Amino acid sequence: MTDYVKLLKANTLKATFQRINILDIIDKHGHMSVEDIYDEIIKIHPSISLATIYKNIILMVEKAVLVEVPISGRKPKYELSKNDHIHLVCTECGDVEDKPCIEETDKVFHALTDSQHFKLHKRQVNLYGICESCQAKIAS
Amino acid sequence: MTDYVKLLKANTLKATFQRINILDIIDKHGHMSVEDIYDEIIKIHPSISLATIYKNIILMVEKAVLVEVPISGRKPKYELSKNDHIHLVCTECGDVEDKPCIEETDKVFHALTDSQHFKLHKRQVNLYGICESCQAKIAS
DNA sequence: GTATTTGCAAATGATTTGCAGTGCT
DNA sequence: AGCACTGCAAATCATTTGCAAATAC
Repeated sequence: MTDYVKLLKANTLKATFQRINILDIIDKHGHMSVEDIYDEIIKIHPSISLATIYKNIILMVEKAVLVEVPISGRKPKYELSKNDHIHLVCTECGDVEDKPCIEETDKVFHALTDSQHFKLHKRQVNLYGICESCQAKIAS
Repeated sequence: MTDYVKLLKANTLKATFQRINILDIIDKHGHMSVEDIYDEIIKIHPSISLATIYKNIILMVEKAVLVEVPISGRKPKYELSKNDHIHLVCTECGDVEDKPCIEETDKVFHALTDSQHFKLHKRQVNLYGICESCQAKIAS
């Protein structure tokens, strides 16, 4: 388990119960919307306010502790900052799965932007399809 | 100029003045948010309602005439359906530029999903950085 | 002529804000 | 102790809905 207290302090954020739990829950589930987070955290901390979750997500995205994953036709989800990867997004259930990039991915992106006068910061790849479990449900 | 009337009718949508103009404006500008579209179209058709724009965008996305482009930290933009390409997104001004995929892009994505039991439908690549014109503004 | 679409105004839903009290360091 | 953070309630903003009148075909 990651040390969320250190992670927060390293980013000049106080290590509150609320923040630690937001991070923990996102980490356990991978990718969550604001409401998903609220629904989970309220089980542990029934008096937490939705506003607190919004405020903290905004802060933690600014500090790059979290990353926003925008998704076609849905509310954005949030994940912990981690190594480059792509997202497999299920258009049926909305679930997002991470997949590591292969070495070639990097080359391709650089090939695409180096020609351009474009200072590349961040890449975001979403591949939309139907996940195994939804395929099974549809078939049945 | 594309024939928007045909495009709409081919998708069982009536060719109204409002729809034709929404398509025309998106085509001219490339990528637009709902509000961007409204601000432009109101110049031509001052009595148009925002609700009409919302209703039509939803319909035209369903019919795949338009594509939603979700963008980190901003409202989504809409573009006309077109050949596969990637988006260069400026984190300063929010502008989106299209860039055609190179042949290798395709190979890489298939390499990434073929292993998976994942039925790939659509891909979405956003590369975030600072566009030439914003770099110039920052430098000065 | 009929079904669809529009524009309005109201309803809903999501996110943000201000502030008094609380908790981290 | 002091500043940052929380929770609440209210405010704001974005999007959706219902319906009567207008329009496309």
